[in-house]
Amino acid sequence: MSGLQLEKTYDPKQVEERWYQVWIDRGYFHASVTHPGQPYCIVIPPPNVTGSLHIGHALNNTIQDILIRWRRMQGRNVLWMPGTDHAGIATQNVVEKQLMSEGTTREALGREKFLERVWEWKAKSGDTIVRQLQRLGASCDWDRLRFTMDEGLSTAVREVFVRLYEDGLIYRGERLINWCPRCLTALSDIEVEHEDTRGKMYHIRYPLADDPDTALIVATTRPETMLGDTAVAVHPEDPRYRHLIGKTARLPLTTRDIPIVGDAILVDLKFGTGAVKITPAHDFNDFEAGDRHNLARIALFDRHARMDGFALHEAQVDPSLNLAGKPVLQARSIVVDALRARGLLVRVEDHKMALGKCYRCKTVVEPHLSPQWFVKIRPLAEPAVKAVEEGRIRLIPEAWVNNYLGWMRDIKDWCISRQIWWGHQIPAWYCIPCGQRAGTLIVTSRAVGSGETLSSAWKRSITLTPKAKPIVAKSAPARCPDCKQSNPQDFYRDPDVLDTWFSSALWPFSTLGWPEQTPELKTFYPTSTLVTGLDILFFWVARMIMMGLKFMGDVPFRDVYIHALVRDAEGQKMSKSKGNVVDPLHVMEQYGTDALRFTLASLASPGRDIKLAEERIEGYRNFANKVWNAARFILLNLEGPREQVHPSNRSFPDRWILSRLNGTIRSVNQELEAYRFDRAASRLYHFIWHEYCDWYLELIKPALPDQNSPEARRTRHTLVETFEAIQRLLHPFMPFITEEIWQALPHEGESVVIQPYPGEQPDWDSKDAESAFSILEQCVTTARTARVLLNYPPGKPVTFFAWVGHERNGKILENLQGHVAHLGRGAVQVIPVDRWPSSNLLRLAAEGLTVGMVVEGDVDLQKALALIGRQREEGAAEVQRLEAKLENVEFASKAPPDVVAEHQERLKVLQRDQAILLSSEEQLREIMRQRSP
RNA sequence: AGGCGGAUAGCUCAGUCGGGAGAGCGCUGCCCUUACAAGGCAGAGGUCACAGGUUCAAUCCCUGUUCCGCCUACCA
Repeated sequence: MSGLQLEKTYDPKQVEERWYQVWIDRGYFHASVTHPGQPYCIVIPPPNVTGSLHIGHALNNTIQDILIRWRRMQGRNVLWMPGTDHAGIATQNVVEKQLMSEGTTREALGREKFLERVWEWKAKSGDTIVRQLQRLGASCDWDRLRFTMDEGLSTAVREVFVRLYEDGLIYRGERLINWCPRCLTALSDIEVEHEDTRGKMYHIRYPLADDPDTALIVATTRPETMLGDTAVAVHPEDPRYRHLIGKTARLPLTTRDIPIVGDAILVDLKFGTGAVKITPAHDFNDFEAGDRHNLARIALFDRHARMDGFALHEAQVDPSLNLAGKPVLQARSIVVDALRARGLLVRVEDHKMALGKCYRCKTVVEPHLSPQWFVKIRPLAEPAVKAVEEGRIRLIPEAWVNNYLGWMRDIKDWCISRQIWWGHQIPAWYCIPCGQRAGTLIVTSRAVGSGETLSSAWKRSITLTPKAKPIVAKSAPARCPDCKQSNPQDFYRDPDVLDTWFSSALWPFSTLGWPEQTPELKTFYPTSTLVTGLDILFFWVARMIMMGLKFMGDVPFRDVYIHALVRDAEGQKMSKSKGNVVDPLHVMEQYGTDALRFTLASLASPGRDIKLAEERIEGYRNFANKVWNAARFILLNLEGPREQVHPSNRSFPDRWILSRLNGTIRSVNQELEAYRFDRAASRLYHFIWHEYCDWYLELIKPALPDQNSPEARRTRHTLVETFEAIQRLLHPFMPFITEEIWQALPHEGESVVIQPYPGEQPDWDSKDAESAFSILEQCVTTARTARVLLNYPPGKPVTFFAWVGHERNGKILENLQGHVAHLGRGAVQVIPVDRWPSSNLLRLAAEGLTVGMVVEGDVDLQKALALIGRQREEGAAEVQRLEAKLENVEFASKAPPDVVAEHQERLKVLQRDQAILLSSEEQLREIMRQRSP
């Protein structure tokens, strides 16, 4: 390809779009159930349908794509199932914001019209995220793109709901739940984020009803809820208070007397004042305590978390306080002021506490009493605990297992109903006549504008009480099982929708066609790996495991790879408000997709959050460029015949690089098996840059100019063989540049995407070549170092000689002479000798810089050190010999004394490393004397 | 409050067999050597958080301490 030969720097833009389109057009990403390979399936964590790609998506999907491309190249039958999530609250909030800017609300629009608007918005922006994933190179099977609210998945949702209900695992009831007063919906426990806040602790006097001079002191952080107290608890064994149990206290600011009860669970003897107020409608612990003592629940707030006038009246609150309609914080200060004015506020102290906030809009959540739908979770959680305990599901890194098990064992029922409109509406209906008869369903009617048909001229407004009896079915019931009425108008569908995570929990099988028994389901379930962030381990992963086991009778996936959170360079969580968001699209634009992918892979070490610094991305952009230029070099030198030779006839550089490549292939495959993307990436980086480019390409340069020499023909063959393999090896990490280069290289097949991934080649390993290389490297590096340290001019010839401990090393060095001379720059003479002393050396050294060194290429350093450690105590004579052996590099120089003096400091450093630079012939002789046996 | 993880070069981090302290980026010096200055070569820089212990030998294993992060639960 001519672009390769012309451009000095790699330009990702023109490459990326072109190849992605080709891959799509040729259907490389499409999975087929008839493919002969062993199935390998990943289901994507579905991004919000109206969202856009953030850096966490980029990491998550890069990792998945690396696994998918790698397995595809290994010949597995690969399916990467893509899809998007309807993201109930999040999406509804976005559309509501749009409405607000138009000066209207969803209530004004009505449910049906509002949903139309959301669908419109989904149609408009729904493919943004898909396009962005494609830009990232994600090789999903886009033909199978699913959406959590498409028809098939909705069927699955209804099926699951009905079956769980029939099994008694879904129930409706009035419980205290977390309520977001802004989103106006219930939230599940894990949808509440806790944030440390500085608050106040108020100590309040509750006088006894029959003895106003005696009072219990209760402490609370939420004095406004005291108006809903229905008891005060003390510990039954508390000598201070136990005699008060059974008496009553006068609830301040009201005309109500409340009982004093004994409760050992709620009251901690060692904490606080010893008396605790019980407010069952506004606190989770108090709710349970209220059940234990059969206490009434007084809910003070409406759904906007404002004081409800009717409730205040019921609670017999002093009307002069004017609390009706006041929001929480205002109500609090009114109550506190009133208490203070009446001398009932004992003291106020600072107190730090964790405030619960809505994970979508960060509004402070309010415990709220309301009828909701729940999943009875324990029967589902038990098998899910077992699956992980028994290793049928592996969490990687393993450290999360305890976290998972701990959470699952202590799991609470899952509140699945949401009072929003966007989502899967709960498949439950109520028979209006039955409900009215039983008083569990309240109907109010009001006239609507004229001009409408008679039947719709009255708009019914229906309120469901906690006791309302649902008819749960996959579709609207034809007749009521109780009263047998069959008028569709008389069935009222539960207006709530399901928690978004309910449909996500079914994702691994619903996307494969369940409840139909599709071939896809048979082929790809259980899926192979799930790649996900830690933040949704409980939201999503745990629930998929429960639902998969329940409805498929098998785990939904074998491995769960849990990756870290991406933070900014300072380790701060990225957020729009902080302005520290790294936009992956911007990064791809500036540095190229491959650079971003490689960066993320390199930083993905387990158990540690990723701090993303822009310099890192730049570094890997440079890496892409390095690969690009290596390709240019190779293509420029490919003219002429290529010849494959028997392994034993390969040149030294060829044998060496094949051996190193083989080691890299082995380790990259191993690291990918172990989900160590960071180590696979760094191994590739090091091999390609510092072995292949820095040494191999330099080593072979002299062999190329004479186009028809056997040496050139063999070298060209190895050049293509190795570089082509490198493209395949690197492809899962950097799909675009590798395809562009691979296409330009001599190759068979139509795309690197579907080429086999490199595997080990036993006959490429060469221990000899590797140890010869270490001698070569030692010589060349020593020569270069000496030159730099002595400011020896770059062009001027260097003479150096080597003392080799073994004859074999001498031979090796002799064979490497040409390479050493070439890489040492300038005219270099290599004179291997196997005996000290030799006066010839000194004559050779008469001109210019002379570097001497001891070469011990075959000393197994680690072994030697181990030996020294073991024997030092015993004072073995061998130790000294070994220590001497370790001094494997030395310098000798005939540099003028003034030069040496000038560099005294540096020389000391050299000596520390067991290298000695000599300034005179006498010193050289001295060393020789010491060294000779 | 409990649980988990982390502390190694200026920065970001590897170091999975207990024996060599490493990489990238940044920094310094020399080099535009015909693939690449987004480059090449060389170099400086570390009490492996602290204190004990086990061992011939500890960044690594054990105990404790300090600091940081996360998760879960919150005591009114």
